[in-house]
Amino acid sequence: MFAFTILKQSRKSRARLGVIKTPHGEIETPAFIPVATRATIRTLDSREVAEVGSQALIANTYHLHLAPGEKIVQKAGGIHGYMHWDKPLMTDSGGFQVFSLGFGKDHGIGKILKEKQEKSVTADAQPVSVKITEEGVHFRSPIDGKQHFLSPKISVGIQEKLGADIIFAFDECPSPLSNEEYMRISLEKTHRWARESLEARRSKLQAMFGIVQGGAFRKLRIESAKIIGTMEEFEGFGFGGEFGYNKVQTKKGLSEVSDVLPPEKPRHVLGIGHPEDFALIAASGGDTFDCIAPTHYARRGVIFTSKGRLDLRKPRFLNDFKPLDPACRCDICKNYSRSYISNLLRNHELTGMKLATYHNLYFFNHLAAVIRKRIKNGEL
RNA sequence: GCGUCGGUAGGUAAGUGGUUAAAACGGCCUGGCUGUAGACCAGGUGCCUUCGGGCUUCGGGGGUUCGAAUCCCUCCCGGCGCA
Repeated sequence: MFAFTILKQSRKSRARLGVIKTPHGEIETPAFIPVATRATIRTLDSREVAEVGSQALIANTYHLHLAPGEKIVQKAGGIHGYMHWDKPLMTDSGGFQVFSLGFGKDHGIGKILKEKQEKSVTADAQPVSVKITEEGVHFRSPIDGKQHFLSPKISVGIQEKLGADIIFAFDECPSPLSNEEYMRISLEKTHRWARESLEARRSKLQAMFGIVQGGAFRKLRIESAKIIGTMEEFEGFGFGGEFGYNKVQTKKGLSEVSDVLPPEKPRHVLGIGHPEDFALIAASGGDTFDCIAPTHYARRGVIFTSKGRLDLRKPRFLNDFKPLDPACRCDICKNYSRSYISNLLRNHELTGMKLATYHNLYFFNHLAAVIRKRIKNGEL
């Protein structure tokens, strides 16, 4: 069954060292959770994903519903059996796709803005390819135009068939461009959907996390944390949406939510986690967090190292025979040069993407281990 | 040697008498990417510029025409066919 144990609460910050127990093993926290949207870390097989130190993965309800469909995954023994991964798994509810395929696509933005921008999504606005109603969300696939509907009940039903250890309530991830009125209305919906998600649950074998929203509107976010935090059936919580357009605001926003939520339950920060965010997330009370950065960037030739990013597409790396990160102990850094991997990537060789993904994931997982050590040592 | 098809940006090429030559793809360059719209996206890519614009280019040369990358002649180069 599910349990969360706090081994040590930092006296310096909100950081805590912990262990999440699931039917598929334990997660030492704070932990980085790689994103396996379609039940795969692209370019790696499950053995390699474990090799680089991944403790758990997060897959996606929307994508697996579209293909191959939850029934097929269920027949294969759930995501665990289907992808041959025997460690803990989470599934995101599809709430992020409400944004990414909706306003995110329409406005060509991600959920985190770089600069403060004028709020341009007003209360009555609807995205082009997504229709958000009180009951749920109608998606229109940009690929074949097919309609797909997700509601709390449907999302939870799918997630139960997919069989992850931790599932998420269906929410609306609002655009960072939403004005306050939009956000208020969206929040009410997300809160109601949180209750409906709990009601839709037919088994407690899987833990369910409720998602706090509110965007960069401090009062709304704190209010959301209060409401979601008092829904006792949630075994943990997700921090959704954006927290502001810079690191200071993000840290403040995360901390304020942590302070409201019940301290004994785990907190997952959804979709934030560049290397420079790790300490900030932990210090703000985050226990787990996922981010596409290591895998997504790897395929585009961007390598994360202890000294920052390298863009291996740049031709200067063809004459650089050092390892990706001289301080890294992963198999890639032991055996291959920047030049080699750069040349593979520049020529679109799949192996280049694979080696980059392997290293990046190792680097992210290792960085989380360093964070745990720092909490243990009383440094964070 | 004869015949034939071709020669346009660093590549593959579209354009076959009349807007401003250069579509499209690829290459290259520069950016971007945080609960994955993907192995993606955006911009740039003849020269000069005082950022107003100016100049040069369709293998070379000549011609026809008001006007030629486009038609004609000739030379050069390449593919293919026949000797």
